[in-house]
Amino acid sequence: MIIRGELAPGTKLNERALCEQLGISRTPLREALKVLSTEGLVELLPNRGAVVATLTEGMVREIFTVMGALEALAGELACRNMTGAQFNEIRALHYQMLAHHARGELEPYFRCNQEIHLAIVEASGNATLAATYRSLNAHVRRVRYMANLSRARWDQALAEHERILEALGRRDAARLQDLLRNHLGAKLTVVLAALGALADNTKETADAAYD
Amino acid sequence: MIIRGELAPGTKLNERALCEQLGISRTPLREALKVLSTEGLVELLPNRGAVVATLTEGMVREIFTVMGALEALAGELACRNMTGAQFNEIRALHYQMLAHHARGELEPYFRCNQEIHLAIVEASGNATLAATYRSLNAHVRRVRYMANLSRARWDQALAEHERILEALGRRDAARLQDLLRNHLGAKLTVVLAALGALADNTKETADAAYD
DNA sequence: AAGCGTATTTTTGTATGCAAACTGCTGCTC
DNA sequence: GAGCAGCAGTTTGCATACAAAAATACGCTT
Repeated sequence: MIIRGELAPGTKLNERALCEQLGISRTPLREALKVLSTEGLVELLPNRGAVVATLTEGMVREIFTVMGALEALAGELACRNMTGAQFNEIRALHYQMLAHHARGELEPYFRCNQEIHLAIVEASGNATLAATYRSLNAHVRRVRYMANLSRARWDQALAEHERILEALGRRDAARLQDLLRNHLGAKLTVVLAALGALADNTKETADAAYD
Repeated sequence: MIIRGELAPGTKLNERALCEQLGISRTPLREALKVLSTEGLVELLPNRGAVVATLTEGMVREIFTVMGALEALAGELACRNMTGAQFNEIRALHYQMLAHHARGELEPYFRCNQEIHLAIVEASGNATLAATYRSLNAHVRRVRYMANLSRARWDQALAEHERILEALGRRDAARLQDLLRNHLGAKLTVVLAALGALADNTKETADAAYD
């Protein structure tokens, strides 16, 4: 619910209310909240309950910086360890993504895009790396999805993916690292813009509440 | 208890027994186990309880690979963002470590060593990076401590730290990354040796049990 | 005697209940 | 009129109790 944006950042989570909504009792809910807090999706204030973690611009920058290093490493390892089947699957996902782009289907495109990045990370053959990447990704997925990118940026992102796939196919680790880093950097710009717009929006609604 | 080695890998964790030992009830214990499982220190088998996660050689290699990338990134960022006070603290820790080495105090040396690496990572100014590093470190800390290094390796490790401190002082990011990577690689070798010895030991005791 | 099915026991998963802590409100004091 | 103390209501934290699942032990069959 947090990732899907149904729970706005900063929302205070009432245990009893959530229990009713989910149809479970407080014990498993509390266990889940503890887990979410270690994953950074909620903040647990002692004796004061849980709130949905807020994503500041600084934190998004931090997370992308770490994810950049992890993707670069994954790219390098994937060039060494990737099986033919894994590469084929990545290529298949790529073409599927192209189809979604051609049809202008934004949400399926995002999902495909995510799967490609995850597939590259998994192709590294390093499960720890994949798990770490996935955990960080969970933090920013919610802003990623709301990134309403322009047509120009969308086309550019696809061009980047084209080059990424090519470097991956040639097992060109150095180039792949470069491409992945630049791609993620561009993504950061888009996400930060979306985050800024979101902040303005909530500010507006907050302002409106005072009218 | 897991990190301190009091609970051997593979040990099945009986909830009721642990509750008595810790003087708490099952609810908070279970919440803790859930958290530990997301951190990878215990494995949670549905309807079959928790076991202390085992550390195979492959997993240690994986973790060190990721930690290497994170330390390299941290070094680069630290060169850019580190404050004078932070560098002074790292230098102070370094000299303290030298003292422990001179006196042959192994355990305080390890602690100091850990603190230096953590301090470098924190000096990056990236809290996400620090948290991620810390989480991975928790996995291997237990084998790190049991690494009974030789005098020769110990001396060499100190020489490496000397060069790391120097590069950090000169804010030489490229060199620092190299040094950190090599340092961690050497550490991996030592840790794997310790892990192998441990595996042999447990195998021995297991064999002995059959006599 | 070995293997399988069933019954018992143990263990996990969830729900509920109670005590401590916090929130916010009323009323009192200055 | 402002500010603080105390109290009611709510919410969290923990302990316990019960139900479902797994492990174990036993007896039965072959």
